Amino acid sequence: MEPRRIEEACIKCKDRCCARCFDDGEENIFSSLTTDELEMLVKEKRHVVFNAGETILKQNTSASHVVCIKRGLAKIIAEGEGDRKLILRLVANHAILTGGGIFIDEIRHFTVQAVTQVECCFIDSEKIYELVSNNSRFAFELLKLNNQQNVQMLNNLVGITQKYMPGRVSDLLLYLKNDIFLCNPFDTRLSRQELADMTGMTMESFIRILKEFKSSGIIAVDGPTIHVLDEDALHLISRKG
Amino acid sequence: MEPRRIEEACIKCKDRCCARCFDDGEENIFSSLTTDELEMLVKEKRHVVFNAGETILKQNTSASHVVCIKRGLAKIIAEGEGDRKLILRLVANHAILTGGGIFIDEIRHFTVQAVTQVECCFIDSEKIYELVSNNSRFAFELLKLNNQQNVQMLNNLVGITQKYMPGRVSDLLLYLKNDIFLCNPFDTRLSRQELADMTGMTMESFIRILKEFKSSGIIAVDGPTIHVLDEDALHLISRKG
DNA sequence: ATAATGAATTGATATTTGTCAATCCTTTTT
DNA sequence: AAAAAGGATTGACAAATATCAATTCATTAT
Repeated sequence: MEPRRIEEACIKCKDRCCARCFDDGEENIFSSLTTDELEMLVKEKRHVVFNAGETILKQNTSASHVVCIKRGLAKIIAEGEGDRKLILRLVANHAILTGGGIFIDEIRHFTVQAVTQVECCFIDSEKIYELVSNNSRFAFELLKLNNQQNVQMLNNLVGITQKYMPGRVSDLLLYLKNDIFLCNPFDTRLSRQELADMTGMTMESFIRILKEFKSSGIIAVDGPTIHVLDEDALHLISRKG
Repeated sequence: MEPRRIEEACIKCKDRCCARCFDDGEENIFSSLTTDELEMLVKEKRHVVFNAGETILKQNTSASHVVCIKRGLAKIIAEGEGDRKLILRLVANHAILTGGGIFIDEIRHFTVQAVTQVECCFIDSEKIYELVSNNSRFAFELLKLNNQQNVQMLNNLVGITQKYMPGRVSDLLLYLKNDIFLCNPFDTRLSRQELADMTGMTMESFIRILKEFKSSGIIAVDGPTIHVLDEDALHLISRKG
């Protein structure tokens, strides 16, 4: 396999180098690219900054780009009929927003919105197709990524379908702590409504469950900051339903 | 591109020829394979027949094979805690059961069970990896397949989360009519319990909705056979809620 | 500092959905 | 034909969840 450190290829942005974004120790699907391929991506991509609240990708628009999150937090929203919405998951550093129609109908099937300021790169889908054609390792990585999302969504589906509200809130808290923020008192930066939208319940119901957890000593809450005090209890509640 | 009719490669089964299964006019991901590659698959695969009710793949077992449905109807089940289960979708002729952990943890994330007698082929995952490595068109097709499943599951998730029971039953009926059986009075071959499990509701609730639809003249029901009389009404109910 | 805005919380109530038990069919077995 | 078995249906009721309105709280604007 070819070497793939390409600091020198980075012409567009000096400080926060794209090559480093694609290649900063974190394993991601771009690890499978050759120097030339990475260079091609770096040259072609567009680097964009979104402020909190801005829409990065909009459901039902045409999906001509793959977006790579470099810094910040964003939420993936499935918009339903009326103003109903479901937040599917959060994405942070190094997330790659593919899936959702890229390879089939070229239509976005979800909206992506910045929670904090988000720095990201837009890559033309054509480039991705090209890489899939030329680099089987990349294709493999992409398949892996797709599969992961698939499995996550499946678990989500099962959870939301089969669990009562306390179980769903437990799952959400565990997800936030262990998959997204990776630290214990964590600042969600999300409103109660948004948190509720991740569990498929109303804000009021969500708040009530949170209150119960609080008075049971399972968590401590201070505004958008949540401190998990008894993770085992959450696991237990998650399992029970 | 190479020609890909390979009747002569078919040594294992004379009558229902595997090559024909992979290459009988229906477009599927194997259309992208070369003659040699198809031959390789045909040689290596195992051909198995399951009777109605038998488990084809079991959730949480190791996922070392991709299964290709040749004939019959099967259901994909996500098993939750306790004896809760959700039927994700049905699969019929020419369906390819990939996804669900093949490329990531090598674990099945769902169970597949035969509804009618099912004739299918087991293909070693290694062979699939090999094809992905060597044939970018195949990789592309596989990505497409994965994406489709992803989008379908997303729609499912949104529907089950955001719609009331009548909307979900409408969606199910439309799915059965237009995506699975492709004819109008259709015989589901599924019990009420199984139909309910596709909508994430209890059997009793499902029956009640079905009864309402029947008395509204939207459908006619005779045991497992359902006749959609007013598809527009179903679409309307699906949208409303 | 005060008013105004919007989110968070709480309470009362309505709606949706599930549970449990009884009964009705239909099919199979005897 | 009678009995038994199991799925389908119905009804009464309970539990889960949503809705609506009121109130509190924190933050921004005046």
